[in-house]
Amino acid sequence: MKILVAMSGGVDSSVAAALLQDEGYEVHGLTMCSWDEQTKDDPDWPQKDPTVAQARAVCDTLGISHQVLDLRSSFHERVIEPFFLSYHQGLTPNPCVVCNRQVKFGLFFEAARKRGISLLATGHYAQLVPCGDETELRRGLDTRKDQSYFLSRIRRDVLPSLRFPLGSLTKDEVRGLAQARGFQSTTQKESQDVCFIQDGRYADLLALDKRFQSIGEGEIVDEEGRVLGRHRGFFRYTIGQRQGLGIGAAHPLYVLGLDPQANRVIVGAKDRLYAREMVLSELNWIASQPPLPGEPLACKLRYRSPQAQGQMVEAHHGPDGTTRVVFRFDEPQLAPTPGQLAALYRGDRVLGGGWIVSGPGYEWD
RNA sequence: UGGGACGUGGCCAAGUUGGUAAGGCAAUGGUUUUUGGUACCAUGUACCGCAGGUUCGAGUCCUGCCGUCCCAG
Repeated sequence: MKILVAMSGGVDSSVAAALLQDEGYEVHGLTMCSWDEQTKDDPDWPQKDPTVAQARAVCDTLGISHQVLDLRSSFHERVIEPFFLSYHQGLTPNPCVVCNRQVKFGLFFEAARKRGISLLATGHYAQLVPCGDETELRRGLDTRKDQSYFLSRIRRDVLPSLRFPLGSLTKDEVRGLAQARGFQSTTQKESQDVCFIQDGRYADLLALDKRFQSIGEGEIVDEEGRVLGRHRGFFRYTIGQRQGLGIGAAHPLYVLGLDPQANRVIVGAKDRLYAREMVLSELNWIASQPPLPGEPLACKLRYRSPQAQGQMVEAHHGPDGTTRVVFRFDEPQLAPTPGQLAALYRGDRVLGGGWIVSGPGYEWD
């Protein structure tokens, strides 16, 4: 049986490919060449890209085929441009989540189909469990490494065609397998932060865009409007942020909100960051049966933060299959941030994920 | 300029009955990490407003000056 593996050249995808091969699959490697400010205009870049070269080397070692998918323009259109727009509106985007839905489990899946391959695998730490006539997405066994949060917005209909060979392994086990197979990449650094941001701050990338160049300094104010200091552009800050404000005070100050229109950053004490409820939009359900309001659920507000218990108190299901909900936490949570992802779980099972619309202090009545 | 208070590293701020100066915030570096952020760890500069004096020794006592603030007016 044929299966396409998204190869990054790193440890995880390499081991994933090897494991599938052991299982008897006919493995085909595919690596995407994604957008980069420096190389976006080089027509030959896909052949020079060191990431691609590394992936190819792994495939050669395994004796499997390897192809490159030049997704530079579509990656820019589907991931980077929305990323820019989001920051421009004073939101804090999560490009990796968008990429997973749009690219890794969108364009990659189409690429597989075009090649006559119906299965797609990646090196994600998450588990897929057939259950009746649907496939459940569950947390990875290695709770320290579980990446199901990032997958909560992929399309439900692709789940049956996916395989996550690393879902039931720990990172240490994967490292061991990589070493045993002679994948030298163990010495390399793991997947970087946002792949299209070389080694700096995201704000430096934004600052290259003319839409952000017109945004200069602005005021840092408290909740009463008192000016406490100045900042270098609201898009450089996010809710919950403490570092970088440059204001000496009796107690640490955190960003409570952003005002793009006035180019102002609102700050205050940490206790002002807690929210008892939040509003989620465009909720994407992985589960065929969305949970009902009042059902006890777990929620992750960010990749590495413990799950928070709570429940939906109101849900509006739209015709497009997405939902807008009000979610109430059992205990107030720190800094739900507009633009960020909230993933909902029932136990280890991912039910879906939606974008956070409301900020700290939101109270629904 | 009649009465009162204060002036300590970028900011806030401790400093016993005088023995060469806490802490917090900010900043910087690091750890963690497929988003942003958080958290955690580690760092630094003080002629203690200025000038004199008392003392073996003063941020800590005395005098003068400068500056800020408050109350009176």
